[in-house]
Amino acid sequence: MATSKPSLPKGTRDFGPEQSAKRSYIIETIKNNFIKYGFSQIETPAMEQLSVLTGKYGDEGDQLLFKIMNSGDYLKKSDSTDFEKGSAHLLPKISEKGLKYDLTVPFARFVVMNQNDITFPFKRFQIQPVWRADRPQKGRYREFYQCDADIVGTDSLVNEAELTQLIHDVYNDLGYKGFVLKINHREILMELARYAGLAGKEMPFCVIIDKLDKVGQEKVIEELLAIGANQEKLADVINSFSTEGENTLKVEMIEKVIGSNRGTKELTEYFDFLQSYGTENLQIELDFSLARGLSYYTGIIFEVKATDVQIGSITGGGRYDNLTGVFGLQGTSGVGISFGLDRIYDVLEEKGLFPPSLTQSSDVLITHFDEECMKHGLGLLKQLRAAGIRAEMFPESVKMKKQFNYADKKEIPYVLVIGSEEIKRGEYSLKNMKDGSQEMLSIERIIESITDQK
RNA sequence: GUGGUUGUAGCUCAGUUGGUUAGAGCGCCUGAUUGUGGUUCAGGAGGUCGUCGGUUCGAGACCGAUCUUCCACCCCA
Repeated sequence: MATSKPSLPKGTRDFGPEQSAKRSYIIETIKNNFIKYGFSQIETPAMEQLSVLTGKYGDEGDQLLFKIMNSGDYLKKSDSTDFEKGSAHLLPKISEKGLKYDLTVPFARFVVMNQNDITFPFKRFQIQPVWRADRPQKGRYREFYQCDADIVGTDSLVNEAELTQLIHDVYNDLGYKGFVLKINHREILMELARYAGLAGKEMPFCVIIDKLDKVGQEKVIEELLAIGANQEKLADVINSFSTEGENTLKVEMIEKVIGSNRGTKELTEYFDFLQSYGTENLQIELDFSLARGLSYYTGIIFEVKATDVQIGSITGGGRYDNLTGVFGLQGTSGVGISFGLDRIYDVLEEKGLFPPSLTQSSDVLITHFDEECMKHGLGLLKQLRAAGIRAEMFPESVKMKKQFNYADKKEIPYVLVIGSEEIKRGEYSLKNMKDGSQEMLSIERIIESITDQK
């Protein structure tokens, strides 16, 4: 077989020991909080039936799905006429599976398939990779991890309040403060669209509105007029976006424009729950222009944006009233959030917020001069590990310099040296790699010494 | 998916209008130091110039395709 330069598929990455340790740190932080709030972990396959995935994320989303070709002779279900009719006709004949695009839709499938075993309300969390055939950029990968927590089987807005608190706990634990948590209600967007004379065009309205902070007011107004918005009414809508002040006041303001509705009622109730938490330090910004893309959201929606790093949204979520409906289970409402592990990593890295020395290394390295000393070392390894000390031995009797160099590179704080003299005395040289000091100690004293320093 | 951008040693990068044998710093290896790393000194290894094709007497440089990187759309974690 001809040799070739190895390479990775576009938008995928390897993670070395240091990166993996940092990723684990974020995952553990999020996971601990999920557990603290009463969520239970589940996992679903990397691949789903294409029929489960397609049509759930809009036309754009379908385009971004990674399809898996059928196994074996993948052309056997198709003929040349399928090929001539184009890719849309050919696709279902050669591909029946796809890589999952997010964790919410597979979760909805899970709920429907396991509805008889699940006790509602069901609180689950899930930390797994997802795949999107997007053009990669900074903070945008084709394979990335989502950390989701959802509650299904309850309409209570207490859940929204809980998730809000959870978001703050996670970022507090990670030591990141440069974020803003924005919220809105899908129903308010719908009402605003109708008010502006865009009944039936609510979704295009959302897409345009969502770009407000990016392209500016004038461009948004221009685009909305182009799809048929009423100029005067639109001015009221745009003005409502720039309302300043307390979130509860903003709700009152918007009610003056579009009247009381499900959105304003729910937001009022939600803010009331937050108040009852007794914590006043939550930074939440009600932003009527926040739209969020995923088409299945119907109630309150969340988005966490990094303000001091150019990376966009690092956490998103919201309520979906009827997600399981498409799989035949009606009337099951859910609300959830999704933390973007890879983007959070990029933020913590850029802001220098990772704790020092996350990489796991041994506490002590055993070095030796020859085969006999090495064998002797195996017994010591066992004793060290039994005492809870992370210990490893250099596996070859090479020059001391090389063995010490290894300890230095791996930042192992202690080196234990075994020579014939040491074996005779039953004491070993223990060198502290940080200050360079060294003394002869029995294995018991060595264990004490290292344990004290840990 | 549309438009642009990037690729030279393990890493960060030089490389003149196309012209002999493609360089530097850091890292790596060896020795000074045959029982000791991180400092110092001396020496050494390492490159199909992303890949394939084309133009040319001659290509790292020019042209085309392709892969990859980053960016703007689109969309999103």
